[in-house]
Amino acid sequence: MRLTRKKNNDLEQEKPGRKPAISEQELMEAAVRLVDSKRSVSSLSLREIAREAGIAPNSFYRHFRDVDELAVALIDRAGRGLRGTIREARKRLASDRGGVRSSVQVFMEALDDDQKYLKILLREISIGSDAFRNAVDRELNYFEEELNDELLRIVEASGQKIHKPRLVAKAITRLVFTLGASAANMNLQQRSDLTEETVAMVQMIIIGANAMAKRK
Amino acid sequence: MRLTRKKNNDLEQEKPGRKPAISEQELMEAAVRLVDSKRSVSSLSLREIAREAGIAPNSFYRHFRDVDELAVALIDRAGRGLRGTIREARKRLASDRGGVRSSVQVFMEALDDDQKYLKILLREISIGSDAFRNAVDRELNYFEEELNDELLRIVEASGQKIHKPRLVAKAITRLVFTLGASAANMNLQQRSDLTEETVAMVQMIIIGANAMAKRK
DNA sequence: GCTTATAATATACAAGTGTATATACACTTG
DNA sequence: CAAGTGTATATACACTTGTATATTATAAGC
Repeated sequence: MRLTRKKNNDLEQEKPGRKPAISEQELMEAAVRLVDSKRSVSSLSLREIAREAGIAPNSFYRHFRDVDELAVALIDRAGRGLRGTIREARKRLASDRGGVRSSVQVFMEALDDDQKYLKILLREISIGSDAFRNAVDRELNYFEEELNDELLRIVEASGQKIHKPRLVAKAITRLVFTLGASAANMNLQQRSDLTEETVAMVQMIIIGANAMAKRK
Repeated sequence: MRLTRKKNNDLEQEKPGRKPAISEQELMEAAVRLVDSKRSVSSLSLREIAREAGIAPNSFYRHFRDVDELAVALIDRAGRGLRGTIREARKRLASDRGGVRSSVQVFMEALDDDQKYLKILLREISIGSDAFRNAVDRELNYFEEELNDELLRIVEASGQKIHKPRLVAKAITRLVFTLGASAANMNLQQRSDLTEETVAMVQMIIIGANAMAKRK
């Protein structure tokens, strides 16, 4: 198999054989289209997804070993989107005033964009195959670590102290993800209320960790 | 249908017709036996459950309309067990020292007893039918309210103040349930570590809410 | 234009599903 | 004991599922 660089500067394959009628991308999108409030990714059947994508059932195998593998790909995709969100949230967190609110808002808004991917990640945290749960865990840990870094940075810069920053990061992460998941089927007003609640909760944790550091 | 009091003092029904070969209880237990780390209640088929319970598939209908209805019954059952746990946790929370740790411990220990019911509740918070999610929500709210009452009681008794106790209760509830869910597949050591982490997080929230109350 | 590699499809099958219908069973009541 | 009634089962049907096998379609290389 030879690789050549085409005029559009994309790396394309020059190999014999019929071209794929569909990409993994499109197959994943077909699966996403089938997911709603009552159906989880792991409950989709291979044939359903193939039908939605407009291909023969067996063609599915050309792209993924089974539905679980597709589900993991979906989570990875969600993770990539999430990283952009995290980067933005970090920036805002570092800003002097209202950093927490602004960061939480970025996260909640990402639920609307990102084509359902993030919603799926949040919703299926606890179910699915081992591979699936591991994929979700990876993203959670990534989030947690980024938050931890940022907390350390802020603390150092401001000369303040903080008690067990690692735990603070974990508590905030779990809380924000859990509340985010419950926001999936909310209207605008409810979601905005939830955002305010989340902000207050995060502040409690941070202030608490601060007070505990001073205390001892 | 007439009701008579039998010699054993149990209220029994005296009605014509064959006696049920199995109770709803037993059917639920059969379903629980089939649930493990890779299989959720909602993924069980009616026939599987009937097979495990040793009855004909159609007999299932005499007890539940469908698997979803059985799942809701399971959650209600888990809720009943949970209430005992909450009562015990409240007692410990009210005790003068180490109340938080002791309460969290009660909760985590309940995960072992209670015949998987609580685990099932925790694990399937986000999935299943609407009826199922509503059932889980009921229990979460109950937990939250109990915690709120207890917080108010403690605050009043100690003369301290607390910022937005309702939010504190919600934050703690979500956090404890989320972390509890992730404890489902842990060994003893890991779970004990997690318990300590949870305790520290809950303390952060409470101390934070305290500090915020003083501040303004 | 022939070969070769790859992808997509068609057909088929065994296994499993929910449930409709009919029948057998066990129990109370008269 | 016969009638009535609630329960359990047996059989059957139409449907879906995952996937094995064989075939066809399309592209690139020589």
